[in-house]
Amino acid sequence: MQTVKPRRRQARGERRIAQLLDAAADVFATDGYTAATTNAIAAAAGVSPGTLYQFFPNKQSMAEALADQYIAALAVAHDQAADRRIAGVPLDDVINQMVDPAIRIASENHGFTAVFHFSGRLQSAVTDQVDGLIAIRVPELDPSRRRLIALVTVKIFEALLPAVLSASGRTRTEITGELKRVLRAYLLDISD
Amino acid sequence: MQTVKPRRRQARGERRIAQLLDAAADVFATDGYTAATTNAIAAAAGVSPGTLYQFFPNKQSMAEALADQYIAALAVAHDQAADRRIAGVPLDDVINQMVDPAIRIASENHGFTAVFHFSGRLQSAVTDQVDGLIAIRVPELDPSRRRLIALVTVKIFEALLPAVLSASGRTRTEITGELKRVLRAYLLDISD
Amino acid sequence: MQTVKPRRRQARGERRIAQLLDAAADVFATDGYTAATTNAIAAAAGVSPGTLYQFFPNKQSMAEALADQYIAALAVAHDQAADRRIAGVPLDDVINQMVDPAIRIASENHGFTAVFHFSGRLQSAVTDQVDGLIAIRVPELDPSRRRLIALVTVKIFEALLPAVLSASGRTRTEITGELKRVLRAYLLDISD
Amino acid sequence: MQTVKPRRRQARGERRIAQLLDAAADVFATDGYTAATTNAIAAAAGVSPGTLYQFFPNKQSMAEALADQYIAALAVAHDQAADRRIAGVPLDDVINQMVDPAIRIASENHGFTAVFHFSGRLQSAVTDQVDGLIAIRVPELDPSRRRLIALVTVKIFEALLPAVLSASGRTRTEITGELKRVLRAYLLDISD
DNA sequence: GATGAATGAGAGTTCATTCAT
DNA sequence: CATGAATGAACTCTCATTCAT
Repeated sequence: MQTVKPRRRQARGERRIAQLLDAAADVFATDGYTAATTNAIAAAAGVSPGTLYQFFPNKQSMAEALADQYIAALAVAHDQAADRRIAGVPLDDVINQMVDPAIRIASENHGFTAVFHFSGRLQSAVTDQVDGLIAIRVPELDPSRRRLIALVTVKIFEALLPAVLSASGRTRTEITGELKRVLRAYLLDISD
Repeated sequence: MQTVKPRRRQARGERRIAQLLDAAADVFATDGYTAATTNAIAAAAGVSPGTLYQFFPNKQSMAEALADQYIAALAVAHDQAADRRIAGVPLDDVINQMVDPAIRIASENHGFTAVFHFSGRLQSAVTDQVDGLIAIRVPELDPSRRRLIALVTVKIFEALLPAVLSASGRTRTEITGELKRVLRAYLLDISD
Repeated sequence: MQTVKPRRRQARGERRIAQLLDAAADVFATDGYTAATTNAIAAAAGVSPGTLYQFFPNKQSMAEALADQYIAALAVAHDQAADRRIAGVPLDDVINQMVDPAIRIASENHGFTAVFHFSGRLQSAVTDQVDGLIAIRVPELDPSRRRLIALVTVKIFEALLPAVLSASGRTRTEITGELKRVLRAYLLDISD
Repeated sequence: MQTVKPRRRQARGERRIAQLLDAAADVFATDGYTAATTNAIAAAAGVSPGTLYQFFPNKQSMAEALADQYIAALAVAHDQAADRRIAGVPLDDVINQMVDPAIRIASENHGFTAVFHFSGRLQSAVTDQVDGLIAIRVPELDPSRRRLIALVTVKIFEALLPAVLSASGRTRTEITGELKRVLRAYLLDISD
């Protein structure tokens, strides 16, 4: 009985948090992280600035919360493709299974690009995934070299993502294709 | 000869402009373009804010002036390697002749990375150079596809440049090597 | 009754607005509209610049808010004299009933003169009142000519008001008398 | 022989002064006295700010120099009409001979209106002229009352001048007519 | 929890005026 | 005389954050 109230409170709080993060993602996407203002985010969420600070201690923390959301979404996608992550799968398939969900998640979450630039956590998470995949495919690779390759791979993805997202239709397909071509060429080169 | 007198006046101004641009490059490098403030630039140059505005109408114009400097420096480097830009040269040499001077110029000019992100002019200039080189090596390529490839190449360079510059010694060599590997693999892939 | 709570929040804000407008009127009166600075107004109101901008987007909007106050005060005075605004009243009485309240309001509101110069709204409101009065007294007058006469009347008032306000005692009475003399002579001239 | 050089210098200096005052009048007319900047005036005159300050110690002094020009021009016009300034002349003629040249001079000198507001000297000079005329026509008038009437007359002129100048063709004639009507009615009233 | 008022340092920019050349 | 570089205080306006209610 007494647990009902707390639950409601938590529920309301979580709704608020979701609402604020959605607003933050929109504003980050529109103005960029730096130019985004907490007042604008609060306004976009339809609450007062004070309310925002009841849930987030500062702007940075909102970006990090979004980063966590994106990390979780990527993990889900990654796990769904887990069964094909074994050694024998063609590289093209692996790339598709990494790039396509990532692009989809970035498309569906307006703030993704903006947050990616500022969240070391998100970058690390993605890099870890890539690193793991390379480890499976090229087990003999030196771990530190592998890390470097993973980093480079992620940087390339980060660099081309905005172009992909701002395009649509045929153009988007083209640019996505180019991104995959780069990655395949690079990663094939390593395996040799 | 008669121009000496008028020039003396400009000389001070031109020294100031150089001084201000140096300061701007430093501040851009340290704080990033967005966070850089005109007051900080003026202070770094040892002049008052008003002096800055006698030569530059705003921050953006300073970035563009730096971009022009970098474009000029790149053009010089490019021209010096002109004799080897002919068709038969190995791809590795071409990449070396593009990447090494670019990294050198970026090393010598602190503001390069920061300006690169915000100056369409600088990005276009580099893209044009790359586009031209591809045209020589793979003349049968469709021009619009060639432009896309050039753009991707430049984005990759842009994405990895900060990592190169923030490293030194062996690590820098390693990362530079990785950058070249990516480009070689990608560009070889096209020629097929 | 239920509106009490929400109002309490606005109450502070509305007090601040009144306080800021009072301060603005003082500063406008002292320095003139153009020379008045928002920082000076904020300081005069005992608040920080940021607070001012929470309620007014700029200096102009403060002048307009004051203009609205003055328009309202003039309307009240005008309405109180409404019963004597009928056709048969002597011109002298009409002039007294226009000029005296206007001077009183201008005396009681330090910013009046300064705002009058810059607020088309305030000028229009006063001109409309005068226009209406002339319409009652000289109905056969062409409306566009009537408007012109009203405009001239208001400009004369505006031109002599500062002299009236900066005087006091006997001198003020004298200058006020001169203002009324001008208007009476001019408006009598028209009726002919 | 030695006087040639100084003369040349003076001549050049006076040309500069005229050039600067013309520029100042233009800028005052366009932007108003307060908003006018000395840099803008110097630029409009085609000289450097330093040169401006070689001839005028500050902005105010330029307004005063212009005021002197206008006073001189008004004096010439006044003197030309001197023969009709005697007692018997109809009031309408006197008003015409005051108003018409003043409007002509204001038309021909863009800065007139702007300077009029800020130059006590110019206002006094005009007031003196009017005062003198009234003295001739109504010699029995108490001097201090006469001064007041002259002041009021000049304020009315000042108040309606911008409307006259910003109009043209028929409209200008109309407004000018209204100005004269006001003055005639007022001044006739006094003579009674 | 929620509100919105309040802060105040600091951003970009301007300008009358001075001074070295 | 002329130049134009230099000044620096002052201006308008912003925003992350705090706090009374």
